[in-house]
Amino acid sequence: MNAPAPRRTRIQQEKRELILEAALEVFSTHGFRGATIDQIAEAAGMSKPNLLYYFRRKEEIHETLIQRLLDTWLGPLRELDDVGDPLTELRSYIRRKLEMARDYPRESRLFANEILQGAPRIMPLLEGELKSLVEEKVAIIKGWMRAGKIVRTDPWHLIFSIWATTQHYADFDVQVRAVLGPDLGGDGRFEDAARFLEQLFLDGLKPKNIAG
Amino acid sequence: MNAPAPRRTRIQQEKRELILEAALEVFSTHGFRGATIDQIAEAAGMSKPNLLYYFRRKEEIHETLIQRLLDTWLGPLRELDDVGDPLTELRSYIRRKLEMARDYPRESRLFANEILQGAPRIMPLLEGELKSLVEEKVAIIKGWMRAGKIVRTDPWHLIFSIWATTQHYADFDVQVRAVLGPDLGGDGRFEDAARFLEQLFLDGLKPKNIAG
DNA sequence: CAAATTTTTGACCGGATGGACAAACGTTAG
DNA sequence: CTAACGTTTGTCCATCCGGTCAAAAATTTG
Repeated sequence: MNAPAPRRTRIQQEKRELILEAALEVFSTHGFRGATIDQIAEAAGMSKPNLLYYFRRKEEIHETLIQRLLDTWLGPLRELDDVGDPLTELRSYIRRKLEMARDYPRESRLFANEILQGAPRIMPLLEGELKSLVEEKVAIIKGWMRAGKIVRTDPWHLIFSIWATTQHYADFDVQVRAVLGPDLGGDGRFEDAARFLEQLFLDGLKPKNIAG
Repeated sequence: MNAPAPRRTRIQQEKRELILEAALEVFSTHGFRGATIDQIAEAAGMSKPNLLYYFRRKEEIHETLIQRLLDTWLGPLRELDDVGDPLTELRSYIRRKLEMARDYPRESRLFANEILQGAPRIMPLLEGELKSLVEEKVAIIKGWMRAGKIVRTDPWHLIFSIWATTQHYADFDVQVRAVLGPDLGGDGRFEDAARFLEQLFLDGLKPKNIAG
């Protein structure tokens, strides 16, 4: 079904990476429509026709970025499994998500942009791969609840709230920094957030028959 | 400093409302750059030059929308005060925010779009009005913590997480619905979310020396 | 080195888009 | 009724933007 594995020269590899890096920067701040090929080309240090030699259409760049993004994006959730202690599993999931918001904010914003506009390009993926992945994890979480290892609550909305709170620090970064001001909004803000989220979720999820 | 109060005919009032309503729809789904005057004009049932008779520039429409939005948007936070019971106050704040996500998702997305793109048009407001409003409320929350009425935690990130979790249901609505599927993702999803968030925040915030 | 291949560029095209403008049309007040 | 004012529209323009193309420049291959 896929295109035959395209043979690529060294230059093609490098230039394509350069373009994708530049495009990530531009798309994530201006959205798909807001970004222009010229902008991306300039950010990548090449001319527009040159860029179009490596990617024939603007959409092709965007598609490639989105596909890559989703692979890494769902990594942390995939790793959530039921072998370890539930609270430890959830803690490290929250950590990893927050680290991704810190280390890959552009990817997060690219994704947010896509969803905000109705997910026109990735709807099938949301309804397919993502949905079934979440269902799988929901089953695990439900198991923990049945076993009394975490408090009973809605597993779907638990996952949503973890997504929301962690991605907030990437997507709404300017707002977070503006509100916190120069000192609180410095590099330490992610550690503060990590501490807070851990307290919020883990204390909230601890089974009530066990003293805090 | 402001423009002298513009006198407006009845028709101007009505048509301007019509345009703003249409523009909210278009801007919130396509972003500022992605939206075209033609689209807005068509959605408002008038010709492009006609629309430009009421708003001279595309930016003027957007600005007006953003200004209106912010007034109502910060309403719930403004109402948070320290006269009532802390947990009740927080509960109703979360409720109100979630209701706004449900009833005004386009406004939420418009705001999200703006922030995602670096808040170019509202940066001063974030650093001014919003920042000081949050500081005021943080002081209230800190008072509650000192009085032992809620558990000690980071008040700034508490506010951020309430924003994040509630707005998520507006901004990421397509994703939420796609993941939940037709039955869980139906009209009941906001009630499920409300129940979950209440449990998450209020149980998590309850002082620990009082049995759950 | 020379031929073959890949990469880069300048010039160009067509359509979309924000906006201007004057003329036509409608409304209202005297 | 008519003059003044408010509203609507068709037409037009300049710019931007995605994308093409042929030819020049650079690189690889034999």
